Amino acid sequence: MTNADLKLEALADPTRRRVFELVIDQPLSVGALASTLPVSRPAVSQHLRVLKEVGLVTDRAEGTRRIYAASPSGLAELRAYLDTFWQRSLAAFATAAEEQT
Amino acid sequence: MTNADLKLEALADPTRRRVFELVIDQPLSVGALASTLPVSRPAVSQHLRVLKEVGLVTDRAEGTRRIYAASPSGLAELRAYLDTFWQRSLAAFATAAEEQT
DNA sequence: CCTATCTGTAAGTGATAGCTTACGTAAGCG
DNA sequence: CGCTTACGTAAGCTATCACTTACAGATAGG
Repeated sequence: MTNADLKLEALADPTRRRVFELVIDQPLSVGALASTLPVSRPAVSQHLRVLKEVGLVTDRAEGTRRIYAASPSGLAELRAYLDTFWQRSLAAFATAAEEQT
Repeated sequence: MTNADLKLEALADPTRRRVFELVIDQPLSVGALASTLPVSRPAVSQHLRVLKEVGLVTDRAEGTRRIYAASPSGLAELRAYLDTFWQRSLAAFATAAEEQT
């Protein structure tokens, strides 16, 4: 149960995934995110908390508002995690091909 | 809402992810999977149905039992999906670097 | 200061999802 | 043919989770 597991589970929710996609392209405030989404502002705030806990986003204060941005390193961990699946899949496939002959 | 979304959501559940990991290394029957996991056999069967629906596993009949195997192509789709996130993340980072100067 | 803006948190609610037990079905074996 | 093995499905229960409204805290501005 690595930390990448939590990242994957965090991106499972559709609206939370949309939040993440939005902050990928450009850092945004909570209110700006909420105005684009079909949910209330507290809901967005809760999603951002989850994304921050698993290390997919970072936040900085800017006056009264908080700017959230995607974390490339966090996303890299998830990518690496899925790559282990991919490599194992290829290894099993190669083994099966040998036994076939 | 592509099909890769469903793959990601399918792997969000811990036990379903364990099922998938098991069939990655080697094709297994439902009973063999259930004996290794802390859940009942019907539970495993339901997980396999979801994994099959989203295209992460394939199944073949072998006598009375069904053998499930991971689908490399299905996993490739999920990888490609995450790569779009990754590339967008890099693009945004490059843009921010330019504006910085 | 006083107010307005922006945000996080608490509490409560409705729906979804994973699990179990019970049942029905198809394929091998004596 | 019974009988066993292996599996899928239906029904029901429980817990989790995403959402809402209401409230509290912090910062800028007149």
